Amino acid sequence: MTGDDDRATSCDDDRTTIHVEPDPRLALETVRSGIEDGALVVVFGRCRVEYEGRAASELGPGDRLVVLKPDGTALVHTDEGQQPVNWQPPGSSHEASLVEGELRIESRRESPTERLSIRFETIRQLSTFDAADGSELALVGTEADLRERILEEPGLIEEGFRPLATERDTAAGAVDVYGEDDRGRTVIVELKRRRVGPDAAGQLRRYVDAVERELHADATVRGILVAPSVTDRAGRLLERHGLEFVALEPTM
Amino acid sequence: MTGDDDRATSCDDDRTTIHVEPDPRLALETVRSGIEDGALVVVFGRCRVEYEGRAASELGPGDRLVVLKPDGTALVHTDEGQQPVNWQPPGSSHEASLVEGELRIESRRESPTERLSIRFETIRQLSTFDAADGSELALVGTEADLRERILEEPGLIEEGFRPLATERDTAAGAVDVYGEDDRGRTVIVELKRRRVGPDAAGQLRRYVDAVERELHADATVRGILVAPSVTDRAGRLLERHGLEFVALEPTM
DNA sequence: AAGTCGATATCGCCA
DNA sequence: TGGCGATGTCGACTT
Repeated sequence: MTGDDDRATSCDDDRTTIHVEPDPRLALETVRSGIEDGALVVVFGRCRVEYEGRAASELGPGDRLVVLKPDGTALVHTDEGQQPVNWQPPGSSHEASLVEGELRIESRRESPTERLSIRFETIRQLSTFDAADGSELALVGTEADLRERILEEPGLIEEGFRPLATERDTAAGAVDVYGEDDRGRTVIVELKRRRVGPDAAGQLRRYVDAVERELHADATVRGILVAPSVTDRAGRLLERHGLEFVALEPTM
Repeated sequence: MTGDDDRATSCDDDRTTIHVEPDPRLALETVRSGIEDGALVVVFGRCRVEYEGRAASELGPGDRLVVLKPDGTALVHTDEGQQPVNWQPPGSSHEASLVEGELRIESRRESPTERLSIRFETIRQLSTFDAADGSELALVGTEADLRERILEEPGLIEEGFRPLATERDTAAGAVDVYGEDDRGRTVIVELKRRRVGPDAAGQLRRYVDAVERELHADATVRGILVAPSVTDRAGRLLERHGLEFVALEPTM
């Protein structure tokens, strides 16, 4: 059973189950057991998919990879694209059944009510895995890293800038970095880890407006957008509203 | 070879290859062939992952499902979450190699330069699939559907509303629906398929500002946000800037 | 290639 | 649970 041309159809041990072209009855049993046991269930085959919930969709027949996770996630992947063509978020409940002799996998959740239904014409392969992942992702180069960089070296914003608070609350939301310049004027800093468009300029504008209303009307509030770069349109928006830009990247 | 307790280790036909706990050399050969042939490659095993590009990340050992797509997509899925813990977008180039006797899969792309490296301590299963998907997703309930609904029945916005253009260009971007009310005043409509926050109010505000500057200064420009509902803060933002809200949902 | 914005966005944090 | 904003957002469309 080790040759390249073998026609293996089944394998089952403590941690892994595999079936090649299983009949629907065996597939049903295996998927049900996998869901029950908290396994990662992976099915590849020709299927149709329906979704109804926040929106509604229909997907005709095609070969797809379906993944059911023990946390209630369901993914339907085609041979293209990073995003699944259909999915169900974590917290959903998966259920398998036979409909007209075909395997159907349904995943539901409430609030909002959503239903995903996958029906297999053919099953080329079905696997279940007992998966254990003890490691956490360590990511650098985020907006939080940019903030730390500025707090450690406030002069990167400008000579004499003094940070007073992070996530300072305003009527418009929490300001990334709140401080004052060398002349005692209030400074609102909005951080972006990458090149920004008009939305970020609008966000900074809302914060500055809110703080200006909050302080006495004659106070000068400066708004500084800190990002690697800005688009033309965002730059004009900043200029129009008296906001400033400082080019800076997150450390990595 | 059909019993549940069989110990199959290999299967290979025209459209599918499967190996259970393959040795690294066989795994290398299979992954390389799969990439070369434009197959969907699926690996489950204990691995470590490194990423460097727009940001940088490290992920320690754990059981994960790795998917390589023929369009250059790479996905690393843990047993939790809808999103992959690491990934590479479509257009990347996958490459397999042996490093210190272990299978390593690397995926790279340029512009921006990004590199994803996956190294397997153990491989529990390795499959390649010849996948064909002829169907397109048909989705309803999007913002485009909401726009169609309004164009067919403009009175949903208000009595006497007349749409004149969609995606009308302004200095601030394209307005969803541009029209006028029963008194001939310009109306800017911004559509959202779901409950909106401050960002959408800011977006509408930018469009109205731009059109007011574009038209003669004394022209009255109304801004209407159309969505199922608004948050408190967004509602206050609309009110403060003289913008209006109409509750409406996309059809499904 | 870059800009802009939608998305069944998802995710994490915090009230 | 809802609000809010970040994301290695992705993806589609336009310039």
